[in-house]
Amino acid sequence: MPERYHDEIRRLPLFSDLSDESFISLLQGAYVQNFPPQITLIDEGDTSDFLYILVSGAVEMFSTWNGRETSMDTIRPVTTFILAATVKDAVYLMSARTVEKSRLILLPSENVRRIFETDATFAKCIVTELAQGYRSIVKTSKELKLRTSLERLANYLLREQARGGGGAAEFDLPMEKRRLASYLGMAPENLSRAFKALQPYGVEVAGSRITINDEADLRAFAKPSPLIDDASI
Amino acid sequence: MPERYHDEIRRLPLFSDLSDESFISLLQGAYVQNFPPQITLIDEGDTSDFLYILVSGAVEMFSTWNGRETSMDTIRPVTTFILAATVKDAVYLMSARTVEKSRLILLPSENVRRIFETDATFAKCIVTELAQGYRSIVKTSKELKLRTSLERLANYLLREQARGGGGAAEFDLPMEKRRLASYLGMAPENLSRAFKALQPYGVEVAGSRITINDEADLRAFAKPSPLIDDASI
DNA sequence: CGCTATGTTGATCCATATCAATAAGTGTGG
DNA sequence: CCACACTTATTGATATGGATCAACATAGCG
Repeated sequence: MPERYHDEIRRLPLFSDLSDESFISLLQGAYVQNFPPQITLIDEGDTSDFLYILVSGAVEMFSTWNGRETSMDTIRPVTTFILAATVKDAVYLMSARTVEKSRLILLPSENVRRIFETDATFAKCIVTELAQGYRSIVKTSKELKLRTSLERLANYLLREQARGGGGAAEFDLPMEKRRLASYLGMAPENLSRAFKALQPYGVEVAGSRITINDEADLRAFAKPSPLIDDASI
Repeated sequence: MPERYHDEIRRLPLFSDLSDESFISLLQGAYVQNFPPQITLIDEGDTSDFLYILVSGAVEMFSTWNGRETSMDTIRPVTTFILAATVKDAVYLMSARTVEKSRLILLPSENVRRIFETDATFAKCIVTELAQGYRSIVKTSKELKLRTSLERLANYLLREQARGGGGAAEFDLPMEKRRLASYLGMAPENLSRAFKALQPYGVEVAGSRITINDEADLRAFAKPSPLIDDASI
């Protein structure tokens, strides 16, 4: 694996506290690979052979059952994914595909489990990462069960405005609307109508460009809660 | 804390590999407490002061937003809960209440974090526990998004038959129907109707007593998948 | 420039929630 | 141990959120 990636991986919270020795050992047999869009990286049910690190591009986590499919999450650089399956040496519960041209690092799961066994620091970092992931999906579950699809969209827009839009009134949706619909648990047609239904609250849509004219008004409708919408807790 | 509980706690996967020294240290300031039914143990949003271990009884994890409430999980002995909040020293994302007379052990979160920092074995056990919890809620999320309420009920019955019923055709629901409805993400009235809708597949209901007359038939409808329904992976 | 996938809009259908009334449990105190 | 009160469960009627189907518009992309 090219040296130029070392620093980037090193900077991830999961690896930052690792000893040099463990870090080198972890990278044995790792490799970097580029993928075009729409390539399936992981099929749910397969055994966990690699821990993935997304270096550039975007990856969608999704699941299927009985001919239906739902988008579970969209991964942005630089992030690891499917850590839980790796440390448990269990099958993947979600599938993954690239949504755009992406560069990924593949760490042999075997390495991760070996270093995890021998390096206490690494174990602690994994705990932090897993706890974060756990709490993140708890919030998603709460949102799914407690909010209507319109409320989910309104809160999503507020979160995305803060996260990707830097708080500005205008920002771009970071994914296709059909995938956003699936992520929010609704049909694509419904998302179109939901956007219209938010017009009275000052939401304007032009393609993927969103304008929130009156954030206070939208917040009054969305009623965001830190215990669902705050990514940092 | 009475010595008689030591063995029971020790037997939990989370603590079984702990050194005696760490274990003693962990129990400093811990105490055992009995609670009547319907007592709120945890309010979501509060800071994590204790790691809870349920010794007997049952505890419901639930969440609220905007005047609505949903049941997230029901904890059965002997299990710890809210581990993620404890290790992250973060606020609780879910509330907890007893559903029946329950006995709990309260371990100061401070202890858990201290031992976690110093005892590599404990860190590894926490990883396993968190990874398990993470995968468990991923399955729940998949089920919520991919299945209708009738399908969720059918699969729930099959899981419960295997788990609590030991595979027998007859078994008792382990909770009130209103709570089951909330857990499955439906209104109580809908659960009643859903039970009726499963009659053609051989499901009989008498109070909390469930009889599955033709498991193959019910399975053909429910289409259980290990990637959603198998608790052991 | 035209093909194909995505997005929008309208019409309709279906699943599920809500409202209302009754029935059945469950627990409590006399 | 029974009677009352209160909660939970069921059933029916209705409303509604959201899905589906179909037609069309639009936008990417080769």
